[in-house]
Amino acid sequence: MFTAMAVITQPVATTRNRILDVAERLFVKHGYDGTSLRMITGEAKVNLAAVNYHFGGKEALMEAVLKRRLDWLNEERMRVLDELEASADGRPPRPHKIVEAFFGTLIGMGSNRELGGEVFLKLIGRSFTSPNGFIRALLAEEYREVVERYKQAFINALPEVPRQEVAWRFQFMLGATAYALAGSDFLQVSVQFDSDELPIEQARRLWPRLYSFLVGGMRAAIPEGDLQPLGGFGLGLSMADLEAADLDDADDAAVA
Amino acid sequence: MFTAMAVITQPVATTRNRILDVAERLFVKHGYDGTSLRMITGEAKVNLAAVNYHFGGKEALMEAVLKRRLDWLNEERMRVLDELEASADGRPPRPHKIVEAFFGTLIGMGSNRELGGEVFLKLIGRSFTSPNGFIRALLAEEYREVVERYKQAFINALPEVPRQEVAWRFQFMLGATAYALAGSDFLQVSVQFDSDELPIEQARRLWPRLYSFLVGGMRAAIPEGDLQPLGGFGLGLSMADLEAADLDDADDAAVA
DNA sequence: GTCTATAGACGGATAGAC
DNA sequence: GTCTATCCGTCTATAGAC
Repeated sequence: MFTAMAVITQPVATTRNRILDVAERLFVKHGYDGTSLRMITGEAKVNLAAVNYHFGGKEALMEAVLKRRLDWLNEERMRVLDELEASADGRPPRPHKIVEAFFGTLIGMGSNRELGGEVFLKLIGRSFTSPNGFIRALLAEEYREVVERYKQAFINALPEVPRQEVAWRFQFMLGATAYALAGSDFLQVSVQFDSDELPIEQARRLWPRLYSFLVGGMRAAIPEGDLQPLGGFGLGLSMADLEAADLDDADDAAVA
Repeated sequence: MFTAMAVITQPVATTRNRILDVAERLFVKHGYDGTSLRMITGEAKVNLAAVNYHFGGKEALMEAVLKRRLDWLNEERMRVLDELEASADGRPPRPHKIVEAFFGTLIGMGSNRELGGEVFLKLIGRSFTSPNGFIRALLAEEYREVVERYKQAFINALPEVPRQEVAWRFQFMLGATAYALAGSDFLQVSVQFDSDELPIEQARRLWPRLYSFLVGGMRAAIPEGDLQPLGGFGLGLSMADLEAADLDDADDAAVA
């Protein structure tokens, strides 16, 4: 179905690459601020000064860690959408195929060590909400083109959904995905990845469920404009707000 | 419809409370690791030693910041679900009402200064994926009861959805919500909160859209078991490579 | 490219006066 | 409860030998 696959270059275990690999893992485990260069160089068995020699500093190292994966990911996403649109001769691709192209490409990386595997998935899942401005700025820049293109594809595929709503839903899809990847533990009483389970098995369990949730959300009924959260806006301040909070049913979501 | 509202106590500007307020804001802005006690006590105009006197240390301060809001939130969620179930005399409440009870209660806090407003929403949105184990452990403990109860409510409300799938979807809903609240900037080309806009106006724009997305995802078609991401599991790799896939280190998080 | 050594700033925590 | 002063560890970054 999809023919050409972007070439994956076999990495060499140079000092530079060893630093990148260890940094990626430790940035996930302890966060950017919680990881020192000494932790990285110690575990990678390279000299402390090597980070500054090869990358120029800690921030530049983080940039290199992220770009190594994101350049590949977003080029692949562009390529997959190209193929999807080419194979549909003129008609817009179906929404669930676009979801698959954008998020499936990411999840697929989780099963592949050369592409960062589940370590990278956790890193990207957490980076969007990093308190460090330079990380968010880098992601904004790296994602700008591909998000704009996919957003347009969704708009074409969902003529009945207002443009603005598509953008919101894209954001919600990204959030649901990022959190699933970032791997919060607190729900794991029920949704538990067996820690001895291979990453490929984890992806196999996650992907169909996430996919169906995203497609369901993307196709949901258009929201009413004046729906209020429980207790109203300004919770606890006015009883008048409470009266309006009780709205009724949306219809059932479509299935395909 | 909903009668009693939990009482909101007017906070006094004691040293202790000033520390909590400033710490909440700075932990959001710079993250836990990126915020020093000197930054907090400086801005709160209290002595550096006051944090250790009143809370015992930095970690204990973070715990106090989170508990101040979460105790109220999760008690309110319990109360709202009580009322919802009482008003349905015997039948399970409809799924969208449960979504409203759980997530609407949270969003409502964003419009209320006394409850932390949008600052707390950002804090909680980011805390679930904190690299600091003690923060995730605290959240797991604070959410355990209320998540268990709401999960059961969803299971009762959605007899056609297998129990296990309900847990996954709960996790996805939490993710979509947390990210929307954490306020990643990178999609803001299209989904933009005017920074001069009042928090209450931001909530008014977010909530109906998030609500409809969550309900749509919750009611989606049941996923197929063998769906594969684009490129399959093990994107671009041979089977031999896949079998070599490795496991990551044991997590240092203590989950009760 | 790799290494040692160190500069120079900042971190959390605490002892003890008031 | 509040304050000053300080301990002691860690941080990033760099100078300079090899």
